[in-house]
Amino acid sequence: MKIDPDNPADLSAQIATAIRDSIIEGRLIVDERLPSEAELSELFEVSRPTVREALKRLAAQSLIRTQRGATGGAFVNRLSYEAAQAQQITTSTLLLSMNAVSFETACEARFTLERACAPLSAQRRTADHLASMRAEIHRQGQPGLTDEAFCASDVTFHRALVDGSANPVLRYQLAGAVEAMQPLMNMITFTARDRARIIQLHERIADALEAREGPATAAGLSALEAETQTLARDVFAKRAARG
Amino acid sequence: MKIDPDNPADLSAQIATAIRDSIIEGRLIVDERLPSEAELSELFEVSRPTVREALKRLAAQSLIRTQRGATGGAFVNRLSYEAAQAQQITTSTLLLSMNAVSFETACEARFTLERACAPLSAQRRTADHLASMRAEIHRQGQPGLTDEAFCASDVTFHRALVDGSANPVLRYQLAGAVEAMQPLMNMITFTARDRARIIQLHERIADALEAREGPATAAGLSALEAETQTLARDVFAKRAARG
DNA sequence: TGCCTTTTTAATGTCAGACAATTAGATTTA
DNA sequence: TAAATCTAATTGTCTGACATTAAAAAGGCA
Repeated sequence: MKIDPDNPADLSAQIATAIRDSIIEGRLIVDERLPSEAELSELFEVSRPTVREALKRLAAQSLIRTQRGATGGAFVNRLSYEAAQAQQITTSTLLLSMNAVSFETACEARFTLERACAPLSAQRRTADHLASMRAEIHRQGQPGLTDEAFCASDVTFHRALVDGSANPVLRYQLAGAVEAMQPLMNMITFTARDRARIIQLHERIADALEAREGPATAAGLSALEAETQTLARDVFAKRAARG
Repeated sequence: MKIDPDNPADLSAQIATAIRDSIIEGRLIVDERLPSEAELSELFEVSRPTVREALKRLAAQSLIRTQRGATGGAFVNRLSYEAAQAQQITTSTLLLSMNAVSFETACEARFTLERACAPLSAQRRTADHLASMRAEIHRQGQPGLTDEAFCASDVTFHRALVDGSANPVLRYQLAGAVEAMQPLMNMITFTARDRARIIQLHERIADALEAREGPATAAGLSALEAETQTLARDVFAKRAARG
């Protein structure tokens, strides 16, 4: 493997980088066992706690997993779609919540990406996808639903739409865009009339998908985007007016 | 903050999760200083090395930064677009390289997402974006260019297209899709004729953007996708035939 | 007083050595 | 042969110490 220049900073970060590079460049392959912590500390000429800090950094990125016991150790992880998606969602959520991204920008990005799925989903969606969407639409119409539950159902609806594209890479990429909007959506209070309009648009989208009409699906999404943007503008304007 | 049940596994992971949740849910805000390692070890009733492992996990996700010195400590990081993008690219690259994702699937996802940018880019692209794209097209035509350099230029071209949409969230989301394809593209050898066809399509896309025609841009991307898929199929078929 | 230098101090970074917990494999025993 | 036990390797955690860093406090001097 690699060595470390002794001069600058953060040995554990350097070691983590060296190992990460080995994984990315294929010198360490999936399920291969790394040397034990004791061996690594000899190899890099640092103490075991330092090596451990480096390994924890890699574990935080799901690059390795560790097992205890006689044949244990650190193993190169196969990055699963689930793990990648979870990371993607966390990163996107934090990015949106900590960077004062305008609702408008985030919303535009989300719907732009979803529209991209429309043709594929119209072509490939199964009956299951459609059933999920219809079920969520029904839930959204039930009285007594909290705003948060309404938003959560909205996310599920849109994830079903994305899943319909039957492309796992696309699905992974869009998970962040769809999920990260939820905290922003939760800042909005939906009147009964607002919900009715949204549900109507959801039905329009589901109908288009049922008919396997990509352009109509995209048009429905555009209408929903316009509706959402108007809603958000009103809410924020009122809030600003009240002080 | 939170506490840990003593039973299960990996104290440092539990502590990292507790702190991460505090950040995500807003109990810790940007630039706020966390308690010192000594204080955290008292708070969670663990030793300092364990606390440190937890902090390194968070640092690996750019959630915190640490400073040495008298007023030093761990501070909640503002997740920048750059940092988020870098993570996104690393994750996407690993996902594609370790999961035997078919070229076809990855390519479809990438072009689907890029087509989504087409209308926005056609509307908002500046002269700078167009100039970057023209410059890359010119570079791609130069003789003696290695396949790797050709692919790198291709990535730059497409990033300029995405940047033209002038939506930082979209840009961040697509960085992974565009960059992560590069290792897969590098597996292809491009004949002079292949390159000529790709350059021609790049010109078609740039022309469409110059004329601010969204649909034409999308059509150009679709043609490029078809070309790329055909190329890859041929290369892999030949490789399979040779054994 | 006001500015420069030195000292103090609080924090992270690193180390060494130890013990606990876990688990696979080897050994022993019924 | 099969079950129970022992052994060894490895990660997880703790204690205590020292090194390094950087800001604030203290001191000295014009």
